[in-house]
Amino acid sequence: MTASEAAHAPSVASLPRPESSRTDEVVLAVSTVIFALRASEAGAPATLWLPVVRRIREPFHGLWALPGGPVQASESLAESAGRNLHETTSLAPQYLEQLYAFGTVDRSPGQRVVSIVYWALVRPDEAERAMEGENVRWYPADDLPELAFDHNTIVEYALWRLRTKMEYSQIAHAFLGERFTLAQLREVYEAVLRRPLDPANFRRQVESTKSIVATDERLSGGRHRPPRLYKYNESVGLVDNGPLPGL
Amino acid sequence: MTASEAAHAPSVASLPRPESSRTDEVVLAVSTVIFALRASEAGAPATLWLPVVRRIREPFHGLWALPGGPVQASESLAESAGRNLHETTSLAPQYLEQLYAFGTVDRSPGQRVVSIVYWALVRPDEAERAMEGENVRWYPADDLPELAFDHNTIVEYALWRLRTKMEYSQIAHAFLGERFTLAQLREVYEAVLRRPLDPANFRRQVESTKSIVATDERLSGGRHRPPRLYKYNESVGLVDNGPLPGL
DNA sequence: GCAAAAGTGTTTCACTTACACCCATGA
DNA sequence: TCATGGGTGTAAGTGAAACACTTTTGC
Repeated sequence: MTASEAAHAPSVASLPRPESSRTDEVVLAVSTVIFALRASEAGAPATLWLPVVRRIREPFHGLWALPGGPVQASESLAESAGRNLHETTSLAPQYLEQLYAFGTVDRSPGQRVVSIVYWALVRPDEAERAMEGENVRWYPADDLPELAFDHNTIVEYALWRLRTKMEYSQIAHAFLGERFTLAQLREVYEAVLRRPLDPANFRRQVESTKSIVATDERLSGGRHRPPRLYKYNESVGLVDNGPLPGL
Repeated sequence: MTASEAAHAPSVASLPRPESSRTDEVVLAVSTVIFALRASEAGAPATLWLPVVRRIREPFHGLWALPGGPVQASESLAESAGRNLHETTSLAPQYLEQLYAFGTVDRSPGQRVVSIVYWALVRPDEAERAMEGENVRWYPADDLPELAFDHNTIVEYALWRLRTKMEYSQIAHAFLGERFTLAQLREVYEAVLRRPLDPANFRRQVESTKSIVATDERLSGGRHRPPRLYKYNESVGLVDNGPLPGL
């Protein structure tokens, strides 16, 4: 499957459906909102970007849409989301969580589609590897073009969830690599929450969660005092998703 | 449709599906976890109860299950949940919200079923009207029998969500009628959170949210000083579900 | 009057916020 | 040595928790 074929939802012809003429047919699809942090040029604060894929058939032919596609009987919903986003963007997300099931009757012209949407966070080195081409393009999360279906609404909701979750969980780590400085971690928070944070208080807050562990190493090469490198404390989870084991 | 026929998920024969022999077939269903508060006898604290319906076919024939059924092409997911729970329990919930989409491959023997689960809160007077019979029965939420499919897990997750949401939203009001005393509201919190709350501090906390409005009336007939009756302040929503308009 | 819940006042404590200040390094 | 971000210290402010105390009713 090519990237653009995966542009999800009502890919009417994507499967042979002898019964597709029936009026009570409900199609089930999985889509994913993928977030990555991109450093703006010239020392400006980093911002959130996300990849969209071009639709190559009706409805909304030519428009950009979230990557996605039909669920296969042999894969779970999360597996479907993971497979699909890898096929379309060649990304392997650091974090993947179910967002919401969208199922109003009119969200896809001519066909009834229920989309179970996931959201994912990828690290910058992963995002580098993402292929960008004719059929895949990255946009700033809060400056998107018109997307197919209700995908603009979906991205808004995903952004709200990301920002909300940022305040009470440790998902920010999913944007970073193995080792990072506190300034880098703070930049992630500032980029997502869109407000400056006091470095001194930020340090104490994240240290109090025990979610990071100091290493012996320091990051040299900067213009000033070399900051200590930290790593994520594996023993504390990124989020508390309650009694559900995986996602 | 009768109550038991609605006992959701793999009701294999519930729709004529000429293609049901295909191996890539994925069935979409909607189920609902319905919570109501029941006063225990003898002044003991109230507890959470929920209705389950008996399955009348395989798999899990005879076991109790969450009310649910297939999604119709003409109704949204929330409408499907509302219709279904009304058909099976004759309840009209005060609050209805999507919980999660469950879609592991092995959750239903022999068939691939994806269940989008909602959770609902009903008021005590509503719960009275609920029919209880051969095929519908109420159980304490934390003392359930073995349920069909992964429904025990689903209830656990719904309970977690209810308790979590109780701490930062105003959903407790959905358990009460039009007018209520602060003691009644506090009893709801204590029942759901399973811990006693200081009446004085509780009063100040809920008053500070502006979610209630004092009325002139008082509740007489009690053994002691008659407490003031309050009503819910419509201008503040029960929860903040972000940019999504309805649910 | 007495018991008990309704309702008010007050102290304490933990935690956030703001910001002053010292430290260590590259240029 | 100086500019700058790394890192520590500390005082003010905010809000939750604990609990003493007053009020109002039924019996």
